[in-house]
Amino acid sequence: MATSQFDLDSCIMCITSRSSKLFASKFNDALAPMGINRSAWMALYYIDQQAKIRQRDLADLIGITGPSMVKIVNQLSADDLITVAVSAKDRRARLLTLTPAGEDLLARSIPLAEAFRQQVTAGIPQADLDTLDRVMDQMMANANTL
Amino acid sequence: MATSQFDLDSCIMCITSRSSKLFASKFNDALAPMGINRSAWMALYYIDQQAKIRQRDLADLIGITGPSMVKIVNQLSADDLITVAVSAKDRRARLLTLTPAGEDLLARSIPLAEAFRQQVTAGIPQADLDTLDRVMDQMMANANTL
DNA sequence: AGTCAATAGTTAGCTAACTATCTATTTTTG
DNA sequence: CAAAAATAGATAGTTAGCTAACTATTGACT
Repeated sequence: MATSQFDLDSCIMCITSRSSKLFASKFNDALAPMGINRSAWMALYYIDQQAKIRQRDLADLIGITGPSMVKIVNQLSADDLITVAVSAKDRRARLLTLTPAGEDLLARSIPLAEAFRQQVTAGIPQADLDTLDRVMDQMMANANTL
Repeated sequence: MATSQFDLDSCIMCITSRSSKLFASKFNDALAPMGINRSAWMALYYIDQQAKIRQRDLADLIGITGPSMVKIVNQLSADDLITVAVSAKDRRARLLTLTPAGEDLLARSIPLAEAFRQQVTAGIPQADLDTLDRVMDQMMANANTL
């Protein structure tokens, strides 16, 4: 029949679904030599940006739920890449900090992430990248009102 | 330390990861009244566009793997929304077609999908949406060379 | 001070995708 | 034409995320 007026191929939901799957997969591949995966790497990155970050705040930064964060924190801790300390001010909270091994791993992997970013955005004018950022922000804000 | 020069927040990998999660979730919510989820709906959409589509080609259109497609096809068939027929020309292949019930469900849900699209893109100039499409295509092409 | 609501993190179990591997069939090639 | 390679789909098991429900702790309001 093909009766519909709706164009699914150009729907933002499909575009982001495919691209995020692709980018996540390729970024994982890029990090593979470091023996770490994408979400663990993002955690290291944000803990480096803000030492003694709360587990909850880290989950918010990465954009995953609390329970999803638990597994990642446990693994990073088991691998001695981070330390986990109970906050003195709020004993519910766990404060995360990089170990020297974590700092080292992150430092060695930053060039891989930067190379990934450059390769993916190759040949695209900065103005277009800015437009993309702005439009995505607007669409996410719109979606959040639904 | 915060030593890195790399800005993860503005990395396309993170932006698409968060947005695709959000859009998929909201689109699922939008379809919930129809008793169908996002991937099943996408399958119905493409089968409507092309009757007697092969299962393999449908998976490629949706952007999922063969095994992921199997479950969706089985469920749609069990729900009598599609028929599955062995191809006469290639007995390995399964040809998918909408049943009247499938056509009906799709027709009733198209307005929901169109409303979703309009709400998410509200207030965004068409030129910016075009730029986004073009830039995403280019970045995906770039990523595929990695 | 005592109760009630909110917050941080955990656990258990679910979902929707994935990879690896299998069978059946078709196509290619020596 | 027979053997080998490729393709379509199915099955089994894995993964990374999720929600719901729980404990421990804190803050707010009588």
